[in-house]
Amino acid sequence: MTQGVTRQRVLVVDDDPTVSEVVGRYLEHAGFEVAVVADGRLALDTALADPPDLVVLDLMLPGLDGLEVFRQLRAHAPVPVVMLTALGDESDRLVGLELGADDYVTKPFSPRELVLRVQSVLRRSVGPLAPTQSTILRDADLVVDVAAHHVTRGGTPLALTAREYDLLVFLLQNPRQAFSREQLLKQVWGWEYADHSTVTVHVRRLREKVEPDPRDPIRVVTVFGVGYRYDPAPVVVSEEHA
Amino acid sequence: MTQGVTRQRVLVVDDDPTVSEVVGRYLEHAGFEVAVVADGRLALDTALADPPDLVVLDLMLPGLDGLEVFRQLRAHAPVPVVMLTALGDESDRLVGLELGADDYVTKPFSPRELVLRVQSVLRRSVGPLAPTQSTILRDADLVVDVAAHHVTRGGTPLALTAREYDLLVFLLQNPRQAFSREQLLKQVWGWEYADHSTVTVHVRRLREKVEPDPRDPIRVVTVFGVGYRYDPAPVVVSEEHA
DNA sequence: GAAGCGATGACAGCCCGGTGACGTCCTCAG
DNA sequence: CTGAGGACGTCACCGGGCTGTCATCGCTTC
Repeated sequence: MTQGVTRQRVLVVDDDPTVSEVVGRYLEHAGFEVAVVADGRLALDTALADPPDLVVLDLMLPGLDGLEVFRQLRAHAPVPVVMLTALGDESDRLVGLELGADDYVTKPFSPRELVLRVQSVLRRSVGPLAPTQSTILRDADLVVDVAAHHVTRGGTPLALTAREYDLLVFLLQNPRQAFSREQLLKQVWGWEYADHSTVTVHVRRLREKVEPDPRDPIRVVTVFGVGYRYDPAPVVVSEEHA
Repeated sequence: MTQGVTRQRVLVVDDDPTVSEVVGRYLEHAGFEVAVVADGRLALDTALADPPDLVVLDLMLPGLDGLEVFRQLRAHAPVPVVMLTALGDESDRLVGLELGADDYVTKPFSPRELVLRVQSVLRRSVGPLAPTQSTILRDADLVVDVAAHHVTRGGTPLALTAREYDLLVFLLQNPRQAFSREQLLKQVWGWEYADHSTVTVHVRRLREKVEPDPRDPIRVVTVFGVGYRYDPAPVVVSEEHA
């Protein structure tokens, strides 16, 4: 299906020709480039010489033990592994998972299921560090992960209370705009009329955690006679350091 | 029970009135709109005339064979199917999975388990959060084998109850995201409205088994004023030992 | 320099989450 | 069929931190 880009390569390690033939056919049909080896030693050589994108590994191998193959494989390359185990062989399976196998299939298995597992593992390993990036607000060293409700400054977590967090997020989402206390009460607190000092105090507490120097705020700035405004750090043009 | 969104609809196909009545009751209690038919032909007509969100299909049917019903169903609409199979009937099960069934439950089964499977399949297929349906979830020394319903921590098995397990799996599938108690009740319990303390207590019990120090949780973290969040262990950037 | 506005420190009420315990339902063994 | 054990949901209670308010002080602005 996805031509143009090089197809993903799968190494199948199994000594039973019947199994490897069927599995290979299914995987190829699913668009993978498949190599098959029947021996543990050979599997290691092949995989280390030119690491595939994923290894399907039978744990019951002649000669070199499947678990040992797995161990050495992982010691040299972080290649995803799907194990094939006998139905009753719980111990091997557990050891494999503990060692970091990504999935397993018990024999007898349906080839289709194996393909699904392989695809699932590959899909997963592509971007574990790429969650939803749209939920991140950022200003200089200040990072707000909206989905996680988590704030860090210079990498270290900030313990903001719920209100402080709401206030910060609102201001970050509307930078460079001055808001009156009434507006903030309305937008952040959802109140129609209330004591203005509430806002004042919360701004102070927020500053204590967010400002480099709370006595001289540069982010949450006071607009005298009006209210408050968030000033993002100026974008540094990297060339001009003369 | 009057929510803005229409409830999800499940069609139960089983010729045994005892089974369908119990199953129907449980599903309704879980917030589904349930229709029951006892006959394969009728099931097809009903499902094709007005496709439900999911079909619970007994493979042992009088008249039209369950597998045949499944085949024709899938030929016309991509509706998720959970199969009911006899315990020993491995061949049917395999064929069903081969054809693309989403899950199966073997008789005799607990209605509760069936409901969980149904919710799981629906969550997987249409859920706002599309969890990667991997069978292995992992965070540091914590390994969850979803297929086997088996959890280990540092290699030793953990005795989690069903709810604890569901909760853990959901959180693991959606790490770094804060969920309110309402959301968790909806996603994990399948309830629309219920006592929030239910979540609180289950979180506590889960922590006792999953946290290194339950008094100071580092995995299932409380987000004050919001809810809970799963924090995976920080990814250790392995040094490229070239 | 005066007036007004914002910053500060302190405090009391209260909301929220944690805890222990209990009753019910389900499951399973005998 | 029955009794024991466990899982689950609910509740009352507690402790702590969050929150809103106020009086006072300091600073901005004209």
